Amino acid sequence: MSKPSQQRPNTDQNGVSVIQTQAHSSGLQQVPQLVPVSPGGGGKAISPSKMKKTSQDKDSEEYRQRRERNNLAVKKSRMRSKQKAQDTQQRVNELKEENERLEAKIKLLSKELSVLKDLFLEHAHNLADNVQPQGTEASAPGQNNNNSNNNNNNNHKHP
Amino acid sequence: MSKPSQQRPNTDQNGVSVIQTQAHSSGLQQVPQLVPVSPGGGGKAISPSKMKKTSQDKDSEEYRQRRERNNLAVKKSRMRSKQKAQDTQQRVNELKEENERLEAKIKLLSKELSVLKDLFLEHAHNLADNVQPQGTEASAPGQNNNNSNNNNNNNHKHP
DNA sequence: ATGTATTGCGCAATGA
DNA sequence: CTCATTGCGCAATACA
Repeated sequence: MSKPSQQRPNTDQNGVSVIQTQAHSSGLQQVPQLVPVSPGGGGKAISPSKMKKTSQDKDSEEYRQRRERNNLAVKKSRMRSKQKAQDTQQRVNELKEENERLEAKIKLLSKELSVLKDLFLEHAHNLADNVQPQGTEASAPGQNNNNSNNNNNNNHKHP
Repeated sequence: MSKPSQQRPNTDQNGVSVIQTQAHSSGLQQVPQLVPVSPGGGGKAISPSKMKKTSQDKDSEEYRQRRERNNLAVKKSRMRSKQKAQDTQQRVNELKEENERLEAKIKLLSKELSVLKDLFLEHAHNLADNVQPQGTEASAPGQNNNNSNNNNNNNHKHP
């Protein structure tokens, strides 16, 4: 359904200073002292006065909640993605197997076909020999309807 | 007014405030100012001696270098991973196609085979009729070898 | 305008 | 020790 859309928003142009509050396994935990990058894109120094907004930004229950939700979503998404990949891989294996089977079958059928054809030819020869040892091409006795398949069979079997 | 520590609901574990400056390709050069945030975070003062280690930890050219290397490696790895997944997907498609082809071939061969068989039977019948008008059922001259295919072909041709 | 889903990216732990 | 892989969180988008 969703094909990766290639909208490549280059996050390059804007030298946005992102402050990441991350306290991993390290017991470190610090409040992000926010770096006020003006949103408008204008590189202006930030006034140290209204930091409240900023601080509220991260502290806000709202924010925290949203983050958590997103983290959850991310986790889910990734799980699915991984699963999908796995499934795909498995599909490859199945298809491979199937392919082998089909090829084997083809081989078998081909063999059968060739045998039958040979038999057929042999018969024809026998008949010709019996009826007209010297005839080059004799019509078979009775109504010999000619089933003409355009089969170019070059099977030479010499028993 | 100050919000020193943040509460972490449950799945929380971070706290490192890292200021990230995306001043790579961009001509922007914002020195990645580490935000060491007041160490006092929760009142756990760390020995100044150890802190040095910490601060050096991040500041160290060594660290930064390692990080960058790792980031590169990560990027590479992910790229490869993605590529692999893509390849796998493509393989699925190819295999699918091949499968179809094989199946078509099988169908064709089967058909041919059935035609030949019919021809054979017909011949046998004709022979029987000519040679033994009263014969009930004569065994076919050919050796019907193993045919483990359950081909149910009921072709009745009556000209 | 709001909520989830994807995606790129960095960090850290771990594997080889 | 260096590089590769993996889980995780953040933020920007893409979708609905």
